[in-house]
Amino acid sequence: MVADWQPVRRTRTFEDVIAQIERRIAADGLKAGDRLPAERSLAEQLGVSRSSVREAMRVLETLGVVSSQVGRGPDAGAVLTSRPDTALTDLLRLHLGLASLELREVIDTRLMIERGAAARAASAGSDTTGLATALAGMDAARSAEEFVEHDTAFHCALADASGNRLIAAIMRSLRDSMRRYAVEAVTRLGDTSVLRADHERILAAVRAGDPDEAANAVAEHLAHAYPSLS
Amino acid sequence: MVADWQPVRRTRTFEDVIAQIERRIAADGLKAGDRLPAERSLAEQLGVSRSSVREAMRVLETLGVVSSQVGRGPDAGAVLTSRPDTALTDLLRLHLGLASLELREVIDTRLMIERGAAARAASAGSDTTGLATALAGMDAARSAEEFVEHDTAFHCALADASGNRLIAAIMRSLRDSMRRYAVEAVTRLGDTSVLRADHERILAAVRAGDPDEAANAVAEHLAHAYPSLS
DNA sequence: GCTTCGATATGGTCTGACCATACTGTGGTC
DNA sequence: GACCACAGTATGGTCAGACCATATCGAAGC
Repeated sequence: MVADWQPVRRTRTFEDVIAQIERRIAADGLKAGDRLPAERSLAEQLGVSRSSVREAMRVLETLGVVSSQVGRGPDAGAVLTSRPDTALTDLLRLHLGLASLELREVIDTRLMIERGAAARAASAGSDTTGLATALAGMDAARSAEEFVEHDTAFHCALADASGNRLIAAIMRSLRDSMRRYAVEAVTRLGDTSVLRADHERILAAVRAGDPDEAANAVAEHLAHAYPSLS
Repeated sequence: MVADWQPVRRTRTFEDVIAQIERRIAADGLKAGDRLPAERSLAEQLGVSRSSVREAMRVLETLGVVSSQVGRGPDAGAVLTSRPDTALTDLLRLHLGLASLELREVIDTRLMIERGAAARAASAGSDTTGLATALAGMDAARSAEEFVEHDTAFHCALADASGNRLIAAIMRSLRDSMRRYAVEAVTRLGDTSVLRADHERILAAVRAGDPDEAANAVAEHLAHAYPSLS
């Protein structure tokens, strides 16, 4: 007989609380904006201490699912939200700091995501005013930081234009977590005219509804911006 | 005069604790496997309560950066880890449940990631034994669940073969969070011979070192597996 | 040398208290 | 009636202190 014993899965109280909240969200069809019971009330209903409820809340907050507001009123308490991008940003930032991810990997991932996003945006014929606005911002920028700010806006707008919210969230997170390196890259490059031409080309391809050209334009743009990684 | 007032940034104690731990990780060059001080000790050193330290730990644990072990000894306490994939999985699962993301978006994202991963794997000439093993597992599968299990292994092995850990983590999370739907899709499809041929084609392309063919094979495979989403 | 069992350090949980915050409702004032 | 000042109150945020379960360590005993 004998057989491979499975280790006893110790489930901690707060994990149980999370699971119940999660089940409740699914069962009641709760949506972003809806309120969860107050911590004290939830603790009493679940028969656990408030500490455990609070730890569960911290986890859900970290995952970008709830947001806690102090005070009283309709907006106070734990409110369901939908911020996958902030959660992703924290995740990437920490793992970059821990060196469990390298910048090369992040940029490479971004390339894959953004090629697809550009292609989708082009074939969907999305609105391009956000892209144009960001482009103008880059022209007016007077420092590398400012330039990167609008550059980020450009690429996020491109992701938004893909119509895929997960893509958009991932793009925001990737950009946020590599902001510091982007400023370095722009500073090292000095002349931003090449990047400007790239952006123009991407915008034109999206406007023209040409997915392949859009994807290629993005790929070449990233190769220009981070030449050391090719 | 006046200008745009910034809202007062209420920083909660546990957020401060996180920031300090994060800074300490970077400053001391801590790596996965290293231990953090015990909760009580950390609370005393930082001049905060243990509850605040614990909430910080919950956040870091959620982000896949630390792992807590009870007991005593060298492995007990909070140990730095590197599990971005479990964190990503939780994130996606919750947001899918909250309907802030749709399945279509997840699959579309997966397509973009996996095309790139396949291309990288092909041009890197990576080891393909994992892919072959998973393929054999699919052939031996006697249920849709079992099939999907090995199918997941195949696609995760492909992502691993790309050599990009972020890609691999994202692929694992995407697959895990859509496991349920994958089983449905296979069941609906009935005949898996088409999928088998697709997998063979992907494997062959990777072995041949043909990035474009690998990417195309992946794209067509996903179109076969989820025809309703094309 | 080996086993046994207490000491101990660790995270996990609970209780109860207090604070800061922000809305709610009441009462007074004009 | 409209407005304002203020006490009331529900909320999350924080703390202190206790107890439990677990896993190792170490000394005592064989």
